[in-house]
Amino acid sequence: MLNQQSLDLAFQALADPTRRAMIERLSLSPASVSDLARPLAMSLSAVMQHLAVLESSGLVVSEKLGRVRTCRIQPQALSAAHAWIEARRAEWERRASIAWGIT
Amino acid sequence: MLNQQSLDLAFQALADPTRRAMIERLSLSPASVSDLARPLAMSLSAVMQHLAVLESSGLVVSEKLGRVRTCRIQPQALSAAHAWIEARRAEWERRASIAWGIT
DNA sequence: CCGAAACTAAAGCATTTGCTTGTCTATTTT
DNA sequence: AAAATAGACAAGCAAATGCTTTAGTTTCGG
Repeated sequence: MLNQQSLDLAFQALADPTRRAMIERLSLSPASVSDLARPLAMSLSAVMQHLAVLESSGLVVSEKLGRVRTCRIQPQALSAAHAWIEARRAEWERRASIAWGIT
Repeated sequence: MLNQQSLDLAFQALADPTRRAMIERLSLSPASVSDLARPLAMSLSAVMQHLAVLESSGLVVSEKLGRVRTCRIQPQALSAAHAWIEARRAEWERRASIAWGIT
């Protein structure tokens, strides 16, 4: 259904460089919260709060085993954002080609 | 160069439903600030503040002629966001196909 | 010229965001 | 068992966000 709320959450999640770095890391392989935190210049707590944002947007899921929480990306959650951007570009191109007389 | 800052600004701009509505409107044709405001349930001032966000992200440009400011989208400004998402998906798929043994 | 239209600028305000620090609980490791 | 590791939970705080209202300025139509 591609509703507003899910786009809000996805774009909002992607708007922060720390969260994008976390997704970039997770696009290589799953990782623990500590793994995600290691290269970042902030507390583990802060990283867990970013993770919460990523999880509530559906971009990342995680699962705890023993004392380690393992996080992985949910690439299909990027589709809504991707589709929205593509739709705008497509509409713009359609309109542009009419303006150029290339019907 | 696709720097962090420009991605921040683009995704941040896209994270608000009002701003996405404005871009959707502008993907059909250029419009004045009042045109953009008409369907929105908020003051003209608020719409202009959203416009400022869109302009500072480069997604929209505008030009004033007489008393009317005409806004248009800059579809190439969506490319950075689009490319970032595609890159993550591509990386994930590369990794997934290795995991599946489909080298 | 006069009033409406289309912005523009600025101040104020409630909420959200992105951290911090401190405390606490499980789970491993030694 | 003791200590270290990995995370969870909460409170607090400064800054950013998304509005509002008020008070302009400039331009256009009659």
